Amino acid sequence: MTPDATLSLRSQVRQILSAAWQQAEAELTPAGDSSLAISTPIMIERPADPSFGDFASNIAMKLAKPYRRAPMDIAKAVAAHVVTTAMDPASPIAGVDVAPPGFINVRISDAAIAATTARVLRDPAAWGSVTAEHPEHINVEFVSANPTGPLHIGNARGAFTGDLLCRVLTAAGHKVEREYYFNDFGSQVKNLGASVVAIREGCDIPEDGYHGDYVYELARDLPESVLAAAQTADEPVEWAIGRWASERVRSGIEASLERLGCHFDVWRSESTLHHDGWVGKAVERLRAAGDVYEEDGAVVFRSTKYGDDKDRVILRSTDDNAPTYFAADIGYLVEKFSRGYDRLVFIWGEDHHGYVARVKAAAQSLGFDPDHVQMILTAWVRFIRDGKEIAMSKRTGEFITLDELLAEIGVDAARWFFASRAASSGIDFDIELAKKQSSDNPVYYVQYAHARIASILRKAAAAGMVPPAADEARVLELLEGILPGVPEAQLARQIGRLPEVVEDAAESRETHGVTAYATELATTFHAFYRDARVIDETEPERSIARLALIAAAKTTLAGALGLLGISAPESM
RNA sequence: GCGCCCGUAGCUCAGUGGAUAGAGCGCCAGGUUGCGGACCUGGAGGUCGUGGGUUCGAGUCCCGCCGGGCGCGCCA
Repeated sequence: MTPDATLSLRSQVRQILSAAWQQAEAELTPAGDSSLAISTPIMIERPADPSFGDFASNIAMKLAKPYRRAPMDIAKAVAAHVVTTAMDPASPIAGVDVAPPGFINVRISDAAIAATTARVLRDPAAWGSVTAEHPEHINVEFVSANPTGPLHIGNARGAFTGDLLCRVLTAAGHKVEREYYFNDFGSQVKNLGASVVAIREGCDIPEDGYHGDYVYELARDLPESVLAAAQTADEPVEWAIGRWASERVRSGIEASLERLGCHFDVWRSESTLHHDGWVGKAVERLRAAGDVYEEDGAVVFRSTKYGDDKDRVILRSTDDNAPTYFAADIGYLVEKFSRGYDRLVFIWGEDHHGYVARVKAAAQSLGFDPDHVQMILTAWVRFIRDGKEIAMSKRTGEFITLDELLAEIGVDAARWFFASRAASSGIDFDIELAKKQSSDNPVYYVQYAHARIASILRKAAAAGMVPPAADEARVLELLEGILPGVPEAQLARQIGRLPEVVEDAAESRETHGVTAYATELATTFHAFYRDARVIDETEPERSIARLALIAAAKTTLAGALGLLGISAPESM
């Protein structure tokens, strides 16, 4: 069979192994026994030891038991069919062998490696983006901190985690929308307004008020006209001032996030959710599903029916049966799905983990697939200075803002820091240590590799040497001429991994594989740089070929950094 | 008490049931008459918290225990 050359090499190998297995299966299945129609996913991995080849599969060991055959026998049978495939000139496979206890090891041809590299040069903008097997329209909601004060460093992880996930999902072929949900009418907003009014009028800040410097700035910036209008309105003055202050804080948050490289497509306010009737609609749908009951004057959702620990109140017994926060969230679920998303993703701090079951329960009762409502929980970050944890409270005003943190350590370093750790991993962030080590941050190692290549390309161009990126046939010819060389082969193979890295990151919803890959690619390039001189006037053909190769490496480094929202400098 | 997350090198962290458990930083010893030394090469450093179990194979899955974090509202 001829694999689809637009797929990642790994996917092509998977197709070939899958076909080979189907042929081998007939030989291994006892006559008359058709019960063994086992659909085993073909697992393909990059072996840790490169001497085993480019890809390895453990399928023979997985199938040994159901087929009651020795793993080595199965491996040999599959390998025999793969060898047949490898005779096809269009096949990317150059060789296959079997190793105990039953690994099938596959080596990719230089021609296929060259073809992948040439594709990078022909269409650099597309390199790193893959076609999803099942493309989805995904809504990712993150940060969603209430606009009662500027973002502090505790919000950093959610912001970066969400942004990184969106970038990776987009690159993996999904359509992604980024959403921020905020409360703009609750008692917190009223308290913020009361604090601003108190400062403006020279009174003491009330018991439940806010005390940060930003509250004083709000009081100072509050226009007289807004204050006057609020004082003559029907409602208490702190409400109108609270809404004004809250919107001002919200737009400040948006500006901070944009400075971090975190853009949001949708800003959704909780009050409009109520005004537009989504909360009432959601309650009615739960009622229609027969999943609500009344107790002591409150309306309760029977979430235990769908696996929650206890049932949850959605309409209070007090305040004229006002909806709870949870009820608003259910309304939000209905509203979001009405926009046509296939999947809703929420980035939450792990302190919200108790909330997962009830929201999924609500989704199920509403008739949505609970597996299409996905929560990613980020572990807590402890910020440490001078060996002590920094306590943070928005209400008392004791906190370090996100803007202050970024001023200290830089956006690229901060992004790398969070991208290189699993969401579930607790982090101790020592600010002094981060500042001290910032020049040793691996992100600069990767950026340096990119800048170094840019420098070489500039130098070559000045000497009249420019790789013919658009001429794919010529590039292929050049690359195949140098790929027998070990440094060239290693760099080209490393370049070809990017699509797999994107697929893995999207599927696992984790980005630390991207930082690891970027570091490995930079290391491979630096080794190449040491072993293979690029610009050599006495060898123009080889120089052009090597320039083409490092140009592809540069595009790939930029692609990996772009996935992380990190700049790829031409010089540094 | 119940539930969820975590425990891997001195430090910060990777590790999708597979081959000899890795990376960065730190430490030690080296390297450039040449394209950017923010680079490269080598080394020391591990009872994978602990005790059982499942498996051809366990850092990975299951159970117990120890240690740390978080949650268990008609708050948001």
